[in-house]
Amino acid sequence: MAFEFERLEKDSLCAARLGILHTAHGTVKTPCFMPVGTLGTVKALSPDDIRECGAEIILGNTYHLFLRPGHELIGSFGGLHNFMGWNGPILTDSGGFQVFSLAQMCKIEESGALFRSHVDGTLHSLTPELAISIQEALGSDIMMCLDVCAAYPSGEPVIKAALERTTRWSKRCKEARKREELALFGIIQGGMYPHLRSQSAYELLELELNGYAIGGLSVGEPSEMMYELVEHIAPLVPRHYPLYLMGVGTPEDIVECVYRGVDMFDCVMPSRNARNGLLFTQRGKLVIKNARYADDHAPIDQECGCYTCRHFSRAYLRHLFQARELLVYRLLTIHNVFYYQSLMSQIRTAISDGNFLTFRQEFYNKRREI
RNA sequence: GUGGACGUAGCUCAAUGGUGGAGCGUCGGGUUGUGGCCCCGGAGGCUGUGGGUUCGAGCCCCAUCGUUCACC
Repeated sequence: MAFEFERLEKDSLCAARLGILHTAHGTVKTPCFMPVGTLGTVKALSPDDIRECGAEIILGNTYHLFLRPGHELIGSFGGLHNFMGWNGPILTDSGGFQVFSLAQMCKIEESGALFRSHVDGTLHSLTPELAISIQEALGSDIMMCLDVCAAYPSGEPVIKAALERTTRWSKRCKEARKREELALFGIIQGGMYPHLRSQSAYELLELELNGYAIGGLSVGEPSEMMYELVEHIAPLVPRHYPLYLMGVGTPEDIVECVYRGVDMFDCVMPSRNARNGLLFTQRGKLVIKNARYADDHAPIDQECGCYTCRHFSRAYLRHLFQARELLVYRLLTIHNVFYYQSLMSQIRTAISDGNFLTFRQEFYNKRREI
């Protein structure tokens, strides 16, 4: 089945909207949040856990899976879905950001990115063609074009060169693509310069890809700057394309960017913060390792319906965390991923009911009640 | 019983006779296209006890208590 983005409703007072992604492995209601499963696992969760948290699609990483265990191996298992036992949709990051952020040595040339593996130091060259070849071997439902992510802050010439190379690489990705049933998204670059973001969007739109992402944000810039850029970029992308904001973000970021027209998000925040003892609740953050919870009989969040909140006290979870018991990583991750999915569900309901602005206001009011 | 070694932060240990520190733990903060990692900060000490020498003692001397090893 070919990829399709079905548009449903749009809020009349802002850019927030509802949709459905149709992929080779099922459908995804948007706005959606994709838990990050870098190495073929959302850390600490089984596929059943992920599903029970409400997630419909997860993210995998080209860069990481290429280095370990290798895309040929995963391909021999029939792709990442079979390999990891997840039969829902998967989106894979292209590796551009990881090369930029993780690799010990990275040299970007026109042919591709030359880098040293952070695992064993071996030298690799990631070209646009290889990025597609890897993602097709993984059988990703939504593949991302290899992009060039410049550091923040960077000057205009550097950003312009990065976005123009991203355009050329995206063209090569499209030409290298063999499996048409797998969607291919382009990544809009351009740093913090609105006119360069416009240039990037126009160039990539000419390629008529299946969807578009905003890359190069949440790299250290202030939130307000990110919101302004999203507000600038979203209207540039015709609304029959799904719009994906990469690597974002906090619950506040998500509400603000849905408000500005974003359909898809991914972020390590719910899963990584869970492993570091930071939990999300409707009333704000809760640090389970704090001594104040040592004798607390209440669940993490009274209003949460996740498995963890239905069965365990803060005191027990804190004890497990202090003792570094393995179970705690699963229980806390379940809570945070459930929280994010619950947030997305509430957002969709609000848009469907035509009162997203009211929802947004209540979202902030609840946080002030603490 | 005799001889030796050692007593310093909650734990393991540093510190030429000259302002007592570190790691871990603990407490608090951070984490945005993932290394369960990591980073930042705080609290915590009459240096076993009592004397002595010295301008000055965690350090040198004596006694005492405790731990530990070796030998009767």
